[in-house]
Amino acid sequence: MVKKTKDKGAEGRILAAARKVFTTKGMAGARMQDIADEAGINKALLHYYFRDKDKLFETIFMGEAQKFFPKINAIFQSDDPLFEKMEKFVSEYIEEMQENPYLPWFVINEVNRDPERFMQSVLGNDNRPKPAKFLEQIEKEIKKGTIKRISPVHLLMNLISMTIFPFVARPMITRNLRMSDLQFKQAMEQRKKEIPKFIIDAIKK
Amino acid sequence: MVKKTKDKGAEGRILAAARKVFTTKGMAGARMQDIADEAGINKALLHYYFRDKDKLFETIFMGEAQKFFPKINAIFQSDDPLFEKMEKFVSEYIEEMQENPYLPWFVINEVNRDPERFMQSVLGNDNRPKPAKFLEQIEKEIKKGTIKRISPVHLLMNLISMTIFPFVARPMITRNLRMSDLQFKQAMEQRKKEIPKFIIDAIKK
DNA sequence: GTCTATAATTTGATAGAC
DNA sequence: GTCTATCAAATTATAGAC
Repeated sequence: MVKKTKDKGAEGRILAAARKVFTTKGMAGARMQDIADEAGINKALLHYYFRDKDKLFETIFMGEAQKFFPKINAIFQSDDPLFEKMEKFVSEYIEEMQENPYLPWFVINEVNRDPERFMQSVLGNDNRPKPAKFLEQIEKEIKKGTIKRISPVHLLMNLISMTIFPFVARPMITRNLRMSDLQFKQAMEQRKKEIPKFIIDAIKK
Repeated sequence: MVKKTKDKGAEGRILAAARKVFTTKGMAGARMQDIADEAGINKALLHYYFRDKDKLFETIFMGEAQKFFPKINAIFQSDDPLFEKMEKFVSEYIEEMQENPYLPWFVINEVNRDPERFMQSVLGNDNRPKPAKFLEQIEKEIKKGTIKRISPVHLLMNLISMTIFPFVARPMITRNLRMSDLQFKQAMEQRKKEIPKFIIDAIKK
């Protein structure tokens, strides 16, 4: 894709190209030349707009992390009832990943590479997930007797795992289960309802 | 860690060092110099024993993939009852990842990078997971009326996701839930029982 | 702002002594 | 087998013309 999409200016095209390359290959695997080619410009211009590779990466990473975390928080901190909250979490999260399938892989990957920098850049800006309220809500429901006794932390892990993991391991899953891209997409669409149903069946009294 | 652990010969130390570096940084992020330092030898010797970086990587990847996949298969293809099978899967898998926490991240990562090579090197050797029998088993139980109607594929995804995902996203989870390494380890130990219980509650009639 | 040409640095790989 | 020294290739970054 060397064609210049004249819609955007050079800076915009660079950002779009850098996002594509970084999010698919990661920081270590990305090449400045790849980004320049993808944007339809030359390497020098990359350095003109963004000082060096690290600055460019930082810009992209911040943007993607913003998509990944604040969405969780808005749901966790809302005043919705527990089950409604979980439904929203699954549904909105899968929707986001249907549009940006690379998102969880990219963010998790880079966080694994350097958890420290992650804290400063993402957590510092008050975008960190705050699961406390959600965990308390689970405990309340247990005390009210509406759901079975279950460790809130494990329930949270189950919820997040079932929602995100298929997107992280997508190539492995589609290959081993012989699924086409379309079939995968449809399966993920089904999971918006399957996961909440599964959880409700597991914990509701 | 420049110290030469005289236990092994040079080749053994190289393999151990390469394993550590590749599995934590990935192929793209790994440096031959890092591996040499870790092994307490110099770069030239790496090329003496293993022609080039790619050959060395291939050796490591094959070994790790063998740990990751055949284990699943042995369980999937056994004649154990459904619930027993799921319990074994969770338990043995978590046990493996407690010892090699990097394993799922590494394998998934490299498979994502190049799904084609993955097919040849791992799937070719008859080590590919064969979930067919497991999926049929679920359908039989549904027909017998012992478990609720549920899509076998979604049940399988749920099982795998809940088991593996916490290890893939470990740094993110421990940070956001304020867990120490020990607490994480203990939580994973608990999940050997929590996950099967969760699933049984969800699908048993 | 955008380009070409080139420098500087990093990294993988080899030559040759011991 | 193992090392030091060095090369070659890849990759990031800059200089300077337009």
